[in-house]
Amino acid sequence: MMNESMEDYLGAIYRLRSDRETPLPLSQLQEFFEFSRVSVHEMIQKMARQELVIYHPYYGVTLTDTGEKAALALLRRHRLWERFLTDMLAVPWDEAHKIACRLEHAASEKVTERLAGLLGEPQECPHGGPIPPTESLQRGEPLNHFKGGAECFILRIAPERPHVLRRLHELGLGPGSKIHVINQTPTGTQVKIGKDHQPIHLPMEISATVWVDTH
Amino acid sequence: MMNESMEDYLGAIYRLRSDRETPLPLSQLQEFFEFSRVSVHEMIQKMARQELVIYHPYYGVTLTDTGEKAALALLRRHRLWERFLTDMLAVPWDEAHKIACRLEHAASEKVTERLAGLLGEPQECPHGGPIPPTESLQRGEPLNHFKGGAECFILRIAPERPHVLRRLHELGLGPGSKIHVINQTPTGTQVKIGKDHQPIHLPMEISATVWVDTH
DNA sequence: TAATAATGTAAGGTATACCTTACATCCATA
DNA sequence: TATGGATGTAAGGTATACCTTACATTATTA
Repeated sequence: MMNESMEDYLGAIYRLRSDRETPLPLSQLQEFFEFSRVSVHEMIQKMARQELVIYHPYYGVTLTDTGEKAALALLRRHRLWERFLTDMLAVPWDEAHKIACRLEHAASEKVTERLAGLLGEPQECPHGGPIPPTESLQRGEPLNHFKGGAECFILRIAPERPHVLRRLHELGLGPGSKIHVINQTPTGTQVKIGKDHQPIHLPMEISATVWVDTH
Repeated sequence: MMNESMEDYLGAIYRLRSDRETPLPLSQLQEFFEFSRVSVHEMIQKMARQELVIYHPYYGVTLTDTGEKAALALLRRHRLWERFLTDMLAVPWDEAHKIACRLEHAASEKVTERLAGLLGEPQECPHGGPIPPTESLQRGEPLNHFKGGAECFILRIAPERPHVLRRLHELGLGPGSKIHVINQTPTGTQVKIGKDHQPIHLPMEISATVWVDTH
């Protein structure tokens, strides 16, 4: 009924959507997976038939209750494995994500819960993302929406894409990093970071995936 | 180049073969996987083309050096995950095997070695099988070949099949268990176990997969 | 409102890994 | 040495998940 491909779609839909109600355009999934429009469309139809998603043609997909539950369980597994990899095996946080993408498909409910116990029921993954079932308590907003004040802190990086992670790593940015926001531009966000006085332009691609808050 | 199916075949060939030289008949693989003759044949041809195995028509397959190396790496991953599951997550040893079958495909060399470190470089899996690269130091022989004396001890169970594990579990047998061998029969082995005075007949299927030694 | 861009979908193709049926070949042994 | 059982293999089929090309429909905007 449910296989790895479908789980990957579920996870992507959950992470890429802006909120619970607004449908996620298929074009976003297409870009995320780098699959063709046709392939994404086929898979979404299939998932709609299985009542994991509701498909609104020309608008996008939303998760059904079943779909959301499955996505949350998946995300929990994913983030617990990330914690295991970083905390117990000292794998760098940007690598842990990729490995967890494979492990998340290969662990039963029981194993997952025992893993959570072993790790001391952690509340956050190494990227700062909440570990479900507490996703609803989510704080912050994407950096490209931040209008609050000049200063904010990175809460988490989502969704995690290899080149975004690499770039953030180069910039020395991660959960907890302080960012001084100068202004929003149509192509991204002007910021100052660390001890640099030179402003840096973070392209939308990055700016939209870094979740920040004022504290 | 190498995917999960092929890894499963490599693992099966490594575990089912009696020794390094004697080819493993394809019928054994067919029976193990419960695949059709044609499917097994196709896959073996493919693996032969990739020089993972040498195929001797009408006799069977042997692993090439490359194939054996890959099989050993796989077995190491498998058994380390088993140890992790039993030692750190308290998963019963007969369940651990099944879960490890999925995890073994999803761990890089690096993660595997860190896992080995975390577990304290264990030398044996929970079933008593040596964790490669020390497989060469393998002791014992299958119970159905045991002619030594009346008494022997279970070293390990190999290859692990669900119903064999279940049956052994029912009998209270595992690595270290003492077995009193009465005699070998064409269909299996007559034994006495535990405090029972009544002899029990272990069918060949089980008798051939339990490795024993006198100490 | 007409043109353009985005999205949907039909048709047909690829690769993987399985299947069945049918027939060919080899090996052991009676 | 003839034969039956085991093994090989050709032909064609299924399902999954991807692909491209081509054309249809809808939404946006100029």
